Amino acid sequence: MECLPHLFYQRNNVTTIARQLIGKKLTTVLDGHVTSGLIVETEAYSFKEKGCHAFNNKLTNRNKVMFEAGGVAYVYLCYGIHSLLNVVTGQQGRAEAVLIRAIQPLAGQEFMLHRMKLKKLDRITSGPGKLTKALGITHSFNGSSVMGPNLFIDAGPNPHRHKIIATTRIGIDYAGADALLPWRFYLKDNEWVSKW
DNA sequence: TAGAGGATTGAT
DNA sequence: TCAATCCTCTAC
Repeated sequence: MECLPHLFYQRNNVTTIARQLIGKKLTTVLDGHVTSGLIVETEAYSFKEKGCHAFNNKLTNRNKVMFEAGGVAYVYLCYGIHSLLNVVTGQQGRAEAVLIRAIQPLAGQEFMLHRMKLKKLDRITSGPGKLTKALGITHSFNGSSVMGPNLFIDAGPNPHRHKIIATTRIGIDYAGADALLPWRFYLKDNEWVSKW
C-alpha cells in the first residue's frame, strides 16, 4: 500500500484534510514490529483559532514543527503524561495540523497489548493518548515524516463510503467561541471513537 | 526563575 | 470527581 503523497498534506485546508484522513490507515514500524490502525477520529487545528497552540501565528519552541510544510508529525506531551500525535498540514509557514484522536486496530494487536501492558483489546486505541502508546509513538517522532520509514499513512481498506460526523472538539473550553467550531470528525457508529 | 495550567486517562 | 505528572509558557 502506498503512502499518501506530500500533496495530500500540503493543501491549505486543514478541515478538509482532517475529514479525508478518516478511514485512512496509520502504521508504525519500530524494531521490526508493525502496528497499524484505521483512523476513525480526528480534529483540525489552525493558527486562525484559539484552540490551536499556534494561535495568531505565535511561534514557540514547542509548536515550531507546526510551521513546517505539511507531511510531518507534531508530537507533544499533554498533562505531563500523554504523547499526542498530530499531522502537520498546509504549506510552510502556515501553522495547521490534524490531531489523530482514535484508531481501530488493524495489525499488530498482540504487540499493542504488550505495549499497553493489557490483555484485552477492548478500546485500547480509543483516545489520543492511548493510540500513541499502542503504536509506540513518543516525542522522538516530533518533526519526523508521516511518509515513512517509521511512521506512515496510506489509503487503507475500503476507501469509499464512510459516514463521517462533524462536531465540536474536545477539551478546549478555554478557546471560547472557537471551541464551538465543528472541527472534530469521526466515523459514524464506530465503536473505537473516543467519545460520542 | 517561579508558578500556573494543559488538545488525557483511569480510578474512586 | 479527582489525581497523576512534567513540560511549556508567562510574568516578574
